[in-house]
Amino acid sequence: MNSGIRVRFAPSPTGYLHIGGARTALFNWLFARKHHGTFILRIEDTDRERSTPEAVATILDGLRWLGLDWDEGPFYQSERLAAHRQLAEHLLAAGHAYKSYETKEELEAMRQAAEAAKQPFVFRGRILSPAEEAQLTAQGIPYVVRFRVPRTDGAVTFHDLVHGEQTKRYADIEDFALLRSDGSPLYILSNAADDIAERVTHVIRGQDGLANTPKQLLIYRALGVPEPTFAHLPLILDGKRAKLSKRKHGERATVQFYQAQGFIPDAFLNAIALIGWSPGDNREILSREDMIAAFDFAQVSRTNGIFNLPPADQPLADPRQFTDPKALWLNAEYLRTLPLDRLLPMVQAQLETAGLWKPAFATGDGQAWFARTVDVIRERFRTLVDFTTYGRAYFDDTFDIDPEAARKNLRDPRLATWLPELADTLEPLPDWTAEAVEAALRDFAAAREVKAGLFINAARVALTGQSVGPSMFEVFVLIGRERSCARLRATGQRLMAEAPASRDAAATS
RNA sequence: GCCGCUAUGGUGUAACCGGUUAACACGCCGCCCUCUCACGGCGGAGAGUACGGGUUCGAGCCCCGUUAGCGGUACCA
Repeated sequence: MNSGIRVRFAPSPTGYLHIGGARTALFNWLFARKHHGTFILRIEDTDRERSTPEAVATILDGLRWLGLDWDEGPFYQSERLAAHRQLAEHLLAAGHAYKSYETKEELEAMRQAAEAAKQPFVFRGRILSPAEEAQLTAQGIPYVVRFRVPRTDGAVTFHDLVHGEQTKRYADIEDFALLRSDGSPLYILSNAADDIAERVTHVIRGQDGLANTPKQLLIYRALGVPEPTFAHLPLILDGKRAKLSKRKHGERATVQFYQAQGFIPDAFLNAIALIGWSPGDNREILSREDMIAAFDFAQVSRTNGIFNLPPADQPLADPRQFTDPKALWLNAEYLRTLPLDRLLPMVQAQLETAGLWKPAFATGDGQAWFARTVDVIRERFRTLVDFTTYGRAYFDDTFDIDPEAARKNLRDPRLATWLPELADTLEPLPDWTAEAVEAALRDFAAAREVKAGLFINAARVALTGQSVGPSMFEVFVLIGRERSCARLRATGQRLMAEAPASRDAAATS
């Protein structure tokens, strides 16, 4: 049952999908889904220099990753220029527009004069007779087609779903250009024309479009076509309340960055949904279905929202704090709570990208092992990429020992001989279970009159390269008998190889 | 220059469209759990609402001014 509601997301292809754009797409999508409407994708690609196929593909890929499926489109604005010009001709013929022959220099001089007089500059061009127009055109004087704002007292009034009632007097609206002197249409016209062609019922866009809405409504009314309802969304700014941009913030302002960094799409949507909207009941974790059910313009804020990025010009104090803290927390929440059968394919894709995936993880016992391992280690991770970095040791033999971890837990010189001995003790265990390994390790420690913690923490570094992780006896099981013992021996040998140099140095001094 | 919007704990937001304990989450602190680090459980600190006026019995919420931020104002999109 289609409600007749039609909304659209209409990005310009700039080379990346902006976080703010993704948020606008999301609110359009939520509104369409909540009200059983139609979500239209339109690419506003009239800036032909910037609108490369790669730039378009980036937007489409970003929307697909987010799972924001469109029902119609993508439509390309550049394919409709003739229709836009036709609309302008229609407005000309009906007297709602005129040819304006003023030059840019003349306009600039007027603007500066008004500024000097501290007056607003509201351009009103001379409206010529057809004979005058013909004469100037015959002389080859270029002209712009401008909308003829009514000269009467009056105002454009409309109700914005977020900002409420808006009024702008005709006297405060300049005669704005519809067509450039080369005949190409301007954004104001193209944007409205496509909304009309697509029979858009609700224009849901960023707040930067609010001030231009009275002009667009004048076009609708001059054409005598149905007007959409407007909802203007708060912008997304950085922690210093400056605009988010790739130029200023780098990749962190782009949706692709979060995909590459191992964000879960639902978590990312949840994070950006809460920028400028709240469900009304203090909930922070919302599934798509939750958001669809709860979405309401009454809870969309007029306040510009903040996506808190670390300063771009300084190295990160903590590499794990690479973006908005709340977004990171949400992604970690999703990692911990997502049903395993949804998480496993995501981890597999990440391991494949990192070159760590092995077919054995997908067959027989390996499948069960893979699921178990992911389930145990996910609790300490914030992104999917963490499985390939902090969790690398579980999936591959090539992993780095964290220098800090080694400094902290491999200091005792006796470990050089004890770790291989521990391997000798564990390797013949009849059963390789957490309980069996624990019992054997504690006996091993007791026999040497040291605390078990010494071996537990050393083994953690030897087996995983990290000083932190799941319970160590579970780790022994996950890494397996063969790999555990090999890594204990390798670490012992490494310590042995390092120790003689230290003693020689001590003897010299 | 002119017009519009915004300003609430360290961070992000909320607060019956004025009612008399300013809420939630993250982060922070303490305890429990604990082989490490997490997760989880229990508890705690922290804003009196940018600044200055006004209206009102009563204002975070209404009005005025200031400061700051954002947006619009182009033959930009």
